[in-house]
Amino acid sequence: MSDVQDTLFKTLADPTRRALFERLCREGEKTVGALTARAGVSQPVVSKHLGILKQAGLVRDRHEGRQTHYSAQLGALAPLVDWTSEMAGFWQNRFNDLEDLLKRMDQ
Amino acid sequence: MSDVQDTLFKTLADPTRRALFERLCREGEKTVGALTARAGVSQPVVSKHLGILKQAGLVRDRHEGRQTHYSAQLGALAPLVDWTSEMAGFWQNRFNDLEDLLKRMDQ
DNA sequence: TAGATCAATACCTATTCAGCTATGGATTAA
DNA sequence: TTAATCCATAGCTGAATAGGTATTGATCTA
Repeated sequence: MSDVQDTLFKTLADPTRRALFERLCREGEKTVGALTARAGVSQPVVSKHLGILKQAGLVRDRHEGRQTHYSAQLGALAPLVDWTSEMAGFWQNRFNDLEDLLKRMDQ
Repeated sequence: MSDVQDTLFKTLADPTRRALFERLCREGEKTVGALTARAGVSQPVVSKHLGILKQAGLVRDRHEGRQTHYSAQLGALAPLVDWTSEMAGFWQNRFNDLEDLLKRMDQ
């Protein structure tokens, strides 16, 4: 139900948007122009995706004259890591429960 | 560019579908009927989502008489964990590079 | 065998959204 | 000041898809 994870998954589900985020992670801060150059889509599309990434907390922007620099905010991925850990945890618990059951049955 | 991650993100981006997967992680194997009872959507919709989850490798099905049992396949989350680790790795490397730079500047 | 139940498929509809072009606002350069 | 550049916004269109109902196939039960 957590809206945070919903936003993260939805935001990262788009390949173009995920590619932009990946580039910012790999190469660090970039201007919209630099990102557009290799994005394969038009500048307005890049701006729109960056806006969505920003709303999700995955990037931050810094204005410098007429250009805007974007950079990745890796901390925003935490809820995603938490979610996968939680799922793995449930799995593990059920496995432990099964082990306990088998142990009791063994006695 | 990896198509695997694309499939995973897209599959888990839908709240209804993610909720189904979460329930299978929490509560273990369930029939379609049991899942439908609390899914908030119709049975055909549940079946469709389960089909998509299956195609993504996130669940497996087991037929028993006229009912189908679904269970979570947690291993399928691995590429997602890998991806986040990779992003965190790039971040870390850039941080190290910065440290190195500052160190060199300091001399 | 006839009826009932379970799950999947077919088909349709409405909504969402990624992409485009055109444009505006703001800054820099000539 | 005028022209050019950078980015964001507005408006539009087409494609993808989540949801519904109707139906079929398969299995169990009376």
